Amino acid sequence: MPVKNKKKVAKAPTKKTTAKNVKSVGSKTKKKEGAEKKQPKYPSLLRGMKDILPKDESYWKNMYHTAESLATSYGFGYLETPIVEEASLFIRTLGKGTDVVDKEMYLFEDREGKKVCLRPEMTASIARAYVAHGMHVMPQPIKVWGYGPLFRYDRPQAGRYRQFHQFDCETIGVHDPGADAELIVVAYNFLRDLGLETVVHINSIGTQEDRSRYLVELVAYLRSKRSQLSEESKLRITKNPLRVLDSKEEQDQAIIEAAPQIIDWLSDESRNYFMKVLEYLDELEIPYLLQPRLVRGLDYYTDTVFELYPLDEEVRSQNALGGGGRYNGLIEQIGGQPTPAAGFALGLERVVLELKRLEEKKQVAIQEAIQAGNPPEAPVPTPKIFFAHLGDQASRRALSLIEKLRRDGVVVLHRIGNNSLKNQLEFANKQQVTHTVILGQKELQDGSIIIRDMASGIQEIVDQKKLKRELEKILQRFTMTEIK
RNA sequence: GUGGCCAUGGUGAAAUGGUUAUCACAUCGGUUUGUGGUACCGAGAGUACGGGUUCAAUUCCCGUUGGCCACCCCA
Repeated sequence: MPVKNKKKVAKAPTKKTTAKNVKSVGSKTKKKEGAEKKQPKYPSLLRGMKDILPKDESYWKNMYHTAESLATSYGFGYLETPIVEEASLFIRTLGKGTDVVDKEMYLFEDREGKKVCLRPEMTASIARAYVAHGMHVMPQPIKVWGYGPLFRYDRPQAGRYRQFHQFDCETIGVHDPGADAELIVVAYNFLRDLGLETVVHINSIGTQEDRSRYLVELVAYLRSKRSQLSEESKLRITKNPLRVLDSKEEQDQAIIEAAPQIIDWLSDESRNYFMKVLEYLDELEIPYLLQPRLVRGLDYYTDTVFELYPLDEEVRSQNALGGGGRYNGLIEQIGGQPTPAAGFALGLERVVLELKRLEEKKQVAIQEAIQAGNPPEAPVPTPKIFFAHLGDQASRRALSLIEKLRRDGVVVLHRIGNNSLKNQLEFANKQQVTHTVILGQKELQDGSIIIRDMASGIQEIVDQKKLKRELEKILQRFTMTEIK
């Protein structure tokens, strides 16, 4: 109420001024004294940030549950690291030249002047935890999973936010193709369980030594073709030659095709290792695509690298649902024993995007089917019970009945406040309730209660004591038909 | 970091350099007493922010903020 009044008061004077004076004095002065500075209607969201609303609840819950049960069933333990870390952790591990470090970190000083940052990824934190807690003395490998928000101060775009979430798995302490394959399987199964068909793009970038030998060769090759390359690619020859292979420029394609491939420069060991990873994937029937030009943007990768893409989508760099690889040097780099490790991370916002795209496609298909005259069977509605109550006494009694039902695992909705029956039924209807329980004065007196089937409008009067059993029957009947 | 497009009630749209900014959906209330979906009536709610041009700006220009998209890079 007071809010309304304030607004009216604020509006009134402006009206008067417009009516009386002919705005000749100059509206600027009028504006300044009249309206007391307009503020934005509400504080806006920080750029690249996003609220996750109840309408998307099921996506996020499903993802978490899928991640949890999958990780658990593969023997990964939950590890949660802090969101704020010492900045140097990431600067050292991700590499100074990388964009993530150079321009995308949420970097600030804490109250004591310590340089800290919001984690831009999980792997380094998990590696830090591995070293800090002396996990190398535990039976190897250590398999852990993480889940939560990451921060990158990047320009927002489709499927890209400044705060985003990842599901992450790491296997630390074993150098074996089986570990790489298992990680890929978990990532793949996560997406499959959520209903997404994907392909794994995979490559091996060998050891640091393999790569430096290859780079010499690649740069020499690119230099020889320099004049034919796009401007962007010319720059990258010195900045990040591997990235030239990723160029989307038309004119670069032929040159890229003919460029030396890293696969040919791998040491025997790395090559054999990679072959074994692929053999595992064949055995497990994971669809994969050899991508000789796949390189990843973080410095710490060695040997296996992979990314997961939706099967039916045109491949673009930003619609990778996730990726990962082996990082044999990372643990040592942050001060641990030399320890082999591998992991992956999946971008959950991108997964949601993809799921929504799929959902939309399904809706279109349904619409088309209806147009064509063969509408699909209406889905069985999920049972949902609403409890309507009238009058103070009945409301009090209703509350305790509802409480009891909830304790017994029977979920019922109701509307808080003193509402008319009409009002409550309307509300129930909007919530797509299948049955409504009604308790008023009359029922209160004779110990009965009404159960209304919302679809048919048929009402049944039952004994209050039998309410729970009746409701359970309803819930069961529905689940039965669903199974059928 | 670079570039393009954009900003009107909660949502989706419309309109105009000049009295009261239109519509739909949604929300809330009503069409008497204890029965929803339909219908009818009504209410609340808006030109993102700041500046400039102009007699007059929601409309034109600039800046800020934010959104969408691409590049870069990544999830």
